[in-house]
Amino acid sequence: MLTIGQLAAYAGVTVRAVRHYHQIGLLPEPERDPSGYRRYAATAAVSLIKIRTLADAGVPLSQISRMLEAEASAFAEAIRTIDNHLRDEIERLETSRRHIGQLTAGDSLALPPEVAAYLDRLRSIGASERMVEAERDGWILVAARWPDRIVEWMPGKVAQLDDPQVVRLYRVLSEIFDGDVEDDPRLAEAADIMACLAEQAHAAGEVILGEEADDDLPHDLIDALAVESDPRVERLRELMRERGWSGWNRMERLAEPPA
Amino acid sequence: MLTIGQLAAYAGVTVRAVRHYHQIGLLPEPERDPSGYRRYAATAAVSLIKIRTLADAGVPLSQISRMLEAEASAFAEAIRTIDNHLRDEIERLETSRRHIGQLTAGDSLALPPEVAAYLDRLRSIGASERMVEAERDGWILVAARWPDRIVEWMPGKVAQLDDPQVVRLYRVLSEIFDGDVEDDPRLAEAADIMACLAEQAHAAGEVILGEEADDDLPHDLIDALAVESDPRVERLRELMRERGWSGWNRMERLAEPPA
DNA sequence: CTTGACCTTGACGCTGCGTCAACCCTCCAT
DNA sequence: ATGGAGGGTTGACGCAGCGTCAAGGTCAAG
Repeated sequence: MLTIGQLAAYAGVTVRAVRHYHQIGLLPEPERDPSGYRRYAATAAVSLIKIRTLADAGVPLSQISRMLEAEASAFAEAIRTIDNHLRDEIERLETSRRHIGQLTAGDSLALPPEVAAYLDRLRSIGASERMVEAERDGWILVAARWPDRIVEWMPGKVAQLDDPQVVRLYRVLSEIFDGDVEDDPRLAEAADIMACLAEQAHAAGEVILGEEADDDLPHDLIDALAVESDPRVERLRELMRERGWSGWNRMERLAEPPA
Repeated sequence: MLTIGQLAAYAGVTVRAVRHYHQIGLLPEPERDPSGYRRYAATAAVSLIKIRTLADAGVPLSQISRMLEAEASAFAEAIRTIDNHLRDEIERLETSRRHIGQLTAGDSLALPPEVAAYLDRLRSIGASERMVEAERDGWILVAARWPDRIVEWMPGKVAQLDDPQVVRLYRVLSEIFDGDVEDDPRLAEAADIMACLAEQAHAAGEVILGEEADDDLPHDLIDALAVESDPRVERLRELMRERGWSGWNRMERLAEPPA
């Protein structure tokens, strides 16, 4: 006959845990000896260890009690579910490990090389330093949130720069934002190009839009970053609305052209 | 400028979590707009994602705030510590996975093959079915608690059965417990053999005793199991005490022989 | 003007115990 | 027999990290 302390030691748990399991009805209360002490048979150790094995696997105690009352087939099924959870959890921790590694790699200075290459490419087609910095800030945000998927996206972005229209757009925007003229006439040209690009994208990729709501977040994020208090940005949005498009990075056709 | 909901969505956390981080001072409160809404700059998303990355790695929030205030070197050091924790945690989950697998393999019927072989060996040297069952129950307990280490112990147990004295002991004990005589004279013979074995073990393995307190638990466990209300067991303990030994499975020499 | 989707603060709930407090039992050495 | 160490007993509060009402105020769209 075991005391609660011995039982706990054998099972490798604390006395408090055993009492807790009694309280919630997970482990049946044993007989008491004349002085009121709980007295356990050795089989209680097996039950207790079974409980701990499941609890260590991350199974909530409430579910453990249901499992112990279940039949063998249901129990085996539950075990399989738990095993899958464990597998997922291990995978989660492994990606988490990779992510914290990137965290130390220089706060936010060290962007993935793919992004750095993209920024270099931007510079080489004539984008201003200011423009490149703005892009970099945006990609830092994106890289922070989707460190794994960003690699998938860069090839597309780099490919876009083969389009002469896109190159022209970046140059015009660079000129606009490098000066300090608020109502630059080139804003209209930029808006024209953007509308044209939006038109093309709209015609080609209607299907692509239907992917996932998740995929829209990056664009919204860049949107929000861009609108950081510059009247020229506001003016550009206005010009786009005139041309029948709302949004900034991810355009949407407006219902009908404003009067 | 982002609302709290947008920020939360971008960072992949809940609104409640963001407010919680404000409450505990982990994330600085932003300016409010005229209506009292919190308004975030895009950089807040980076801070928030950094926090989540660490929190997902299992770092307590209180420690995260200290980390964010720390210098680069201390930060990098902390990251390394976290990485180690993650590695350990992954390993823990992997062993946990193995253990729950064993749980489903037939409750407690499927002992490790090494133990099954040992029990067969016991049977073949003439131990009674009842004796073998008692041993099996004991090893079920041990296997539940130390599923990995039990494999290390079995070879020693099997080797013991090569000792003719041990074989004799098992046979005598089998005879004693197979009948229902309470004061079997063969109890004395059993006690003699056990005392002799204890003497040998004491002489040979004094050093081994100094291993770890942890290693004593299995023996204590078997002890506790054995003393499950049989007067013959009590009698045997008494006879052993007379011969200067206490305990059952793991013997200790008493200070001086009782009068 | 309403409706629905946001935002605000405040407060309680949840898990799985750790950690007092205040007291009782048992055993061992003196 | 006596005292102290080292068990045991119940009861209660504390902790992290939010989830989840409650009871409102705000904003954009129809």
